[in-house]
Amino acid sequence: MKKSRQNTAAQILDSLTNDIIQGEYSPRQKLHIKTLKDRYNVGTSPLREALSQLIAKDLVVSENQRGFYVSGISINDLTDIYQARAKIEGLCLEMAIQKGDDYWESNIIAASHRLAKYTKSENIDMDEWQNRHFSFHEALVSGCNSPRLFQIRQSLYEKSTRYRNLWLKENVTNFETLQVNQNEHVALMVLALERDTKAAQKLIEAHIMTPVKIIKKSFLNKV
Amino acid sequence: MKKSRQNTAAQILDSLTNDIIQGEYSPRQKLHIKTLKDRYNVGTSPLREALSQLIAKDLVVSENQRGFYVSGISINDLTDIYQARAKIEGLCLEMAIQKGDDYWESNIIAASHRLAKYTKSENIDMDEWQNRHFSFHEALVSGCNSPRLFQIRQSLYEKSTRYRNLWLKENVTNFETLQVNQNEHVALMVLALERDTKAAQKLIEAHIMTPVKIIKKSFLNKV
DNA sequence: TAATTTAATAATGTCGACATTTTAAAATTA
DNA sequence: TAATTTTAAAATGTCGACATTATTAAATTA
Repeated sequence: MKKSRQNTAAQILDSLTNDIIQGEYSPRQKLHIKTLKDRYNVGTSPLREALSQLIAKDLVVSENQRGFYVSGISINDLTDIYQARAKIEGLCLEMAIQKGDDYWESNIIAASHRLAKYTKSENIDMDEWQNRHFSFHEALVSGCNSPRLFQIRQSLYEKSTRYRNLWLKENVTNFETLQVNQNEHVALMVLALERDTKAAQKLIEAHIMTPVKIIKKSFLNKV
Repeated sequence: MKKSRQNTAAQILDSLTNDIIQGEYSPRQKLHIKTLKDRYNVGTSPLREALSQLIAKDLVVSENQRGFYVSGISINDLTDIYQARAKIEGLCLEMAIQKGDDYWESNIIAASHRLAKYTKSENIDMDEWQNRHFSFHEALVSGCNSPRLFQIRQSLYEKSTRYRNLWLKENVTNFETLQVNQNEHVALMVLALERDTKAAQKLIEAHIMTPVKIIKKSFLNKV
């Protein structure tokens, strides 16, 4: 068996991160050391090191002598995360528009085409759609050229993805939503290519906040 | 001896974070497990858990089987961090101006007064000055009401503080710089109280970028 | 019975030991 | 001597064990 170049802690970190974001664990769920050791086939040390990193990433919380828990969720936190993400995405887009060259433009056009084609297709696999959707937005902000902002963007994206998987799965799947969404994508592309920074920023912020409106409406209906 | 409410890993994390930010360790310096165990009087597990969190915070890097190192520094990274920080601070300030009430206003005035008085005083202790400086900027953005943006702000502030301690210590101490700085502080207060969001944002971004200009100039002179 | 105390069970956090790998030094070869 | 190989030393990452603390269940008391 070829030895992995990653150590056990790094591997387990990947698995745990994914499982939390995918919603395998419930918010506030207790993460028993013993159970996790069995599930991932690892010892105490690497497991606790991975959990330590998840604490720094705010996906896990811990209390002394009371162990580890998956981070809780709330409407306020959802709103805050999406709001922050919208603003950061706006910043990245602003910088990208300023610095974008011909390749940046063509990548946007290409990604937009792939997304548009798939959105119009018959049987939509949501995972594939998410891939193309993700790629399109990445194309928009690529060339923003700020590693730190990109890292922040990524970190907020992870957290919002967790909320999506926990709360929005059924809500964003319906055809109508997808269509409104798609109109915005085309508009975003046009504004980016026209280098209309202000308008593009405004739209991307609204675009990102869309799921928040949906989920809040859905919560109100339940009460 | 009363037992601390924090576990060993959390304590050691505080110490290590501080020591790295304060510049006790050099960039790219090897962090030997054995040495750290002796220095902080702890065992392997909590130490490695603390280091794991520092990895997630980008203050430490690690390579499998080659241990831990303090993160490196570069002009590009310095610029990126300060740039990102400037933008984030601008966002926080924008939100604070939108939501700020009478207490927010009065806190700014109070913090501004304390900073102005101390800046004009005879023997300036830089630590005390940093405290008052920090408080003033915090007063400006307090009430921004976004925990996530604040957290990002804090994280970037930490990293920029490390650069300041490593590179800028002597540069920002001189009287002239402090004076220019102080004019901007007054201007920031006025713009905030006038609720001139755009102008305040523009100024805070320039204000935060000041040290970058200084350090870049100083580097050019050396070559 | 309800509330409190005590006992038993389970889980956490820390330590030292050990196998594996890297690094440094010594020995060999060309 | 310079380059390569071999040997020795040091350091890392992982494991299981153990003391301490929290949690649950049983027993006691009012």
